[in-house]
Amino acid sequence: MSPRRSYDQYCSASRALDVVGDRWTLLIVRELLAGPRRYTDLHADLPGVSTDVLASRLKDMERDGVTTRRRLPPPGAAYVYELTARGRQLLPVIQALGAWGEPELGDRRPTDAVRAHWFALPLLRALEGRGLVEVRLEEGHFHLHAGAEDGPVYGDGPAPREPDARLVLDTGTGTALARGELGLVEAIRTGRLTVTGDGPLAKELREA
Amino acid sequence: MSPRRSYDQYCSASRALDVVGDRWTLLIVRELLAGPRRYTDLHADLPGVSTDVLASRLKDMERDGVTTRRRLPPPGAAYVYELTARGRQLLPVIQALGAWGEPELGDRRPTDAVRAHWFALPLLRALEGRGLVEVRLEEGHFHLHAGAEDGPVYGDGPAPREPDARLVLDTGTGTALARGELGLVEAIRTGRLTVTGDGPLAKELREA
DNA sequence: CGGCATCCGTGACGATACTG
DNA sequence: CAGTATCGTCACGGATGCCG
Repeated sequence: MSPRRSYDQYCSASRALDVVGDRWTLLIVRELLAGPRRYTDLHADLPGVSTDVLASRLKDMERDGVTTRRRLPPPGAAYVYELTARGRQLLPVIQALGAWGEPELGDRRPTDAVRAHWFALPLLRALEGRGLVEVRLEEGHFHLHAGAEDGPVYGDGPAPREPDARLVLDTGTGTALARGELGLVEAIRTGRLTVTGDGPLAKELREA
Repeated sequence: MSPRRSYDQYCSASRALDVVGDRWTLLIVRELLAGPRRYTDLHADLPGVSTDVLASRLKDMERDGVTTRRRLPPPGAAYVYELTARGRQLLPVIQALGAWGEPELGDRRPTDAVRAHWFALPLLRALEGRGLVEVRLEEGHFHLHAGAEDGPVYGDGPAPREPDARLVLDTGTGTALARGELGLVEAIRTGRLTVTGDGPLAKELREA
């Protein structure tokens, strides 16, 4: 276990970077915002990270109170990594980075990996934490716990209970939203994004 | 010039990290939020950064549109580095990191460097962008352009014009504010932070 | 097969010295 | 003052092996 490298500056931003400033760390946090993940899943959704770096980061993050390691109950016993409450508080950092990075996104390069739940971040920002929403894309579907105080912030697959609204959109629309070229209300109004459900949130979105 | 290393993920947060995720980059941004700086000043206020890494980062940041390099008019001709508008938009990223890092700050370690203008970040957050404020600490004084759309976000030395309020506090109070143990209104109410000036902002702060 | 640990080549980093 | 040059070290990325 390497003693943590520090910038040695009495400044809270540099202290944050001491903990989450290493390569891959914040992307691991982004993955774990989708809920508990096994080592192999993390490795599969983070192309390019080497096995030893991933293992080392997960150890460091556990030591620093950002993640915990837990054994799943049998059947299917395995270790999963998940964010602590402190780790989930990194969401605003990821969101600020994501907002700033929108103009850098541009067109998808052939070398770029894509995962369906990466579209959760821009949608989460657009929804500003107003309930449980299920989202369907060609790449797969996921759900958003917008405004959840505990537990995962979003997750793969269908919502764990009846969602407050369901969104259906195609990849082009998801990309335009991610790039900030299209707003949520504009996407709904032009029919590129369909809202179903009869809860108050679904109605509010359709009327917006 | 090295071709930029990328995570190659179609996600705006990872694109942001492609640009500002390298070691030292965001701390250079934090320094430049205080206004134009010469190479030597940056090197002096970032203890531990090596000269070649600093030079390399400044080149990369200029290439990526985060900073510009400008020659000061004589006398005192020298090159200064400053943030572009795009670079200044990184303030929310620094603020989110700073907010998250507050619990990590703890007591000052003997190896920690301190600079007066690093106290600008927590104060800027507390003031929420409500005018031009001059701050005096034992370590030195600086000013905040809270809510400035163009130009530096804060700066060393006195305010360039008559400020909307002046704050005087000691190091312990500044540290408590930076650690999040003390709120701005609480600091004012307990007399640990003195507000002078007769503008509306100064009055509002005294009455809060 | 999932979850690492080990090894190795390459590149990034940090310290010092040196130059226009 | 503003970097470039050099060099040792460490972090990273890729591959492979081990062990439950």
